[in-house]
Amino acid sequence: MPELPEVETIRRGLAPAAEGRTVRDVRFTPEGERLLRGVPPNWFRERLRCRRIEEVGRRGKYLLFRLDNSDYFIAHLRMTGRFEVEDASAPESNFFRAALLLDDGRELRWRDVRRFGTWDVAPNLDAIEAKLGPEPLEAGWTAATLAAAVHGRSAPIKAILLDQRRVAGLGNIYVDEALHAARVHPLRPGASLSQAEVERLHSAVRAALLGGLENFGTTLRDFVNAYGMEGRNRVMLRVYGRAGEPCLTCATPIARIVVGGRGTHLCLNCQPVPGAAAGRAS
DNA sequence: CGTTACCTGAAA
DNA sequence: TTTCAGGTAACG
Repeated sequence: MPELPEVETIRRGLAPAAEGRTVRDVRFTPEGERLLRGVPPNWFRERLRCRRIEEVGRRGKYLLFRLDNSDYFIAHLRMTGRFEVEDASAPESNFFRAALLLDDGRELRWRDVRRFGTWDVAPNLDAIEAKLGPEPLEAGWTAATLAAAVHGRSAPIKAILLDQRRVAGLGNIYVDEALHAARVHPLRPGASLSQAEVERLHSAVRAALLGGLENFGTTLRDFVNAYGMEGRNRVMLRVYGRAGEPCLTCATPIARIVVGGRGTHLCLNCQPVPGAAAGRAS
């Protein structure tokens, strides 16, 4: 479900409701305990109970709640996770799995149809940092950073962009959109991209993410923000989910292929197939 | 490096 | 009935 713009949209909604609040308790439904991946619910509960939430942050697609003892509560929504602020007296919706009870009578409620999401508590962010590359919207992520990430790689450029260790926060939608905007075929080997293509792709990735943020995320089926509101970036999508519809640039029908096991949307005219690509970095 | 599993519901 | 889903980890 959520990629960087969606997770950041949720973070922006959660922060004002959560920062400065103290966690009174944590509760789980029986299925909700699976969030913890084997960690005993009581252990987890004691790590959070009576802790004040100092700051709600984000790294890649992780939500990071810094606590007043400097521990972090770390959540990942995976495919269908939701995090919403609700009054404790509000009825629980379908697929409710767990909640943090706050000291103002509100709750941070977690819903997750497919139950892939994860919750964790850790004394620092070392484990998170170890599996994440740079933040693509920070100034440190430049065309040179991207050039280094593709250097010598035979993997498809789409797989490289989806690899969170190369760059953090991209997912299937924004990668397809960025590759189309940059006119790069998703199956192009990383090392085959020219300098100009790397520069276009770098700009396109940032533009796609910034656009998603401006529109409060992309809702295809599940995504809502911390208050249940859908994002409105879907109408901006130029390839994702548009298979068979005309390319908005050249009217060629948008194609759907599979890359790395993921549905992939592209324009075969705007994004020439690998064999026909010009430019080669050896 | 590519493929599969993890889950469940919605849509085709 | 079958296919598909915005993510990741664990396979071979």
